[in-house]
Amino acid sequence: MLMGRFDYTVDSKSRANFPSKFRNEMGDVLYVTKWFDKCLVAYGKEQWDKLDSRFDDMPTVQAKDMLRVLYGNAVELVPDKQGRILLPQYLKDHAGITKDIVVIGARSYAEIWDKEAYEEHQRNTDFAAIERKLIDMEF
Amino acid sequence: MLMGRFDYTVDSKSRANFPSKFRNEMGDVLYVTKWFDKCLVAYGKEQWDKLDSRFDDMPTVQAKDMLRVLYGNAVELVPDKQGRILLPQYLKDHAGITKDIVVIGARSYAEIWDKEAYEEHQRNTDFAAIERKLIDMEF
DNA sequence: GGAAATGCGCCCACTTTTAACCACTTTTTT
DNA sequence: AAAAAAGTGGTTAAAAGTGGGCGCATTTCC
Repeated sequence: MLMGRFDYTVDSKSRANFPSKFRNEMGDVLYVTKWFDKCLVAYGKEQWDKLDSRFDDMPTVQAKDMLRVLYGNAVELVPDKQGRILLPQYLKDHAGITKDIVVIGARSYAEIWDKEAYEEHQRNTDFAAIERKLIDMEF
Repeated sequence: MLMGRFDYTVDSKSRANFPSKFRNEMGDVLYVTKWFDKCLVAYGKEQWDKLDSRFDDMPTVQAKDMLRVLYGNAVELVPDKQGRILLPQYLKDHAGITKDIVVIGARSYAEIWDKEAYEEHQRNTDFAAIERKLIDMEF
C-alpha cells in the first residue's frame, strides 16, 4: 500500500529520486505516464498489468483516445542503484516539472507532481467536498 | 475503545509520545494522516484496513481526490521502544504542531492536535449545536 | 570515415535523515 | 516502600538522499 509524501529535487543531470519505500513495494520497473490534473502516475509492474488487462476486451475504436494518452506517453523506467529515475522531457512538460517535485502514494499507484503545481492543487482542493464524499460512503 | 486526553511535547529530535493505553489497544503500527479541522487522525492496523478495503472496488478516477488527501498524506508509524512516534513535517504543518501536542481518544481512532489549536477549537465549540444534533438523532 | 561532443548508465563518496539503543527520571500500582 | 510502567533525553549505527566523476555508446560535425 503506497502512502505518504516525499519531496525531491531534479539534479543537474535531470535525475529525480523516487521513494525507496515505494520501490520496495513496486518492484524494480516503473511504468510512468501522463495522468489527470497536471501530474504523472507511476505503477509497478503488477498494477500496470492489471490496468493493462482492462483494455483486453475493450473495442479498439472506443479505446483509441485512451490508449493514445495512456500508452502513447508511457515509459518503462528502471531506477539506478541510488533509486533515481530519468523522466523524458515530454512527461516533465506535462507535469510542469522544473526543479522541485513531490511524489505521493495513492494506494496502488504513485503520483509525481511539480512541487509548485502540487501546492497550488492543494490550495484549490475543496476539502469540504471531499468530506461530504467520505460522509456519503459512510466513512 | 479509545478515550481521554493526553498532553505531550515534541522533543528536540521532533519525536512525540503516544499514549501507551492507546498503543496497547491499537497494536504496534499506527496509520496517521491529515484529518479535517486542522488535526491528524491515528488508526490502528485493524481499523485502517477496514477503511482501506472500502476503496477496493471504487473506480480510480472517482476516488483519486480522496486518495490524494487520505493516502497522499498518510504515514505508517511504528513507535520506538519508548512509545514515541516521528511525525513528518507536512503533517505537523497541517496541524500547526510546533511543541505541545494533545492526543485524544475518539472511540475507534485517536486525534492528534497542536495544544494551542486544540484549546482554540474547544473554545469555539458550539455545545448547543451538538446538543441539537444529538436531539435530531434521538440520542 | 574518423574525431569530437553529447547523453546516459554505472559507480563511488559524502551528507543528511531516520531508526535503534541505552540510561535515567518520574509517575503509578501493588 | 518497592516494583513496575510510563515518559524524557541523548548517543550511535544504518539507511536514504545528493552530487559528481568515469566510461561506453550513439550522435554530430568536419
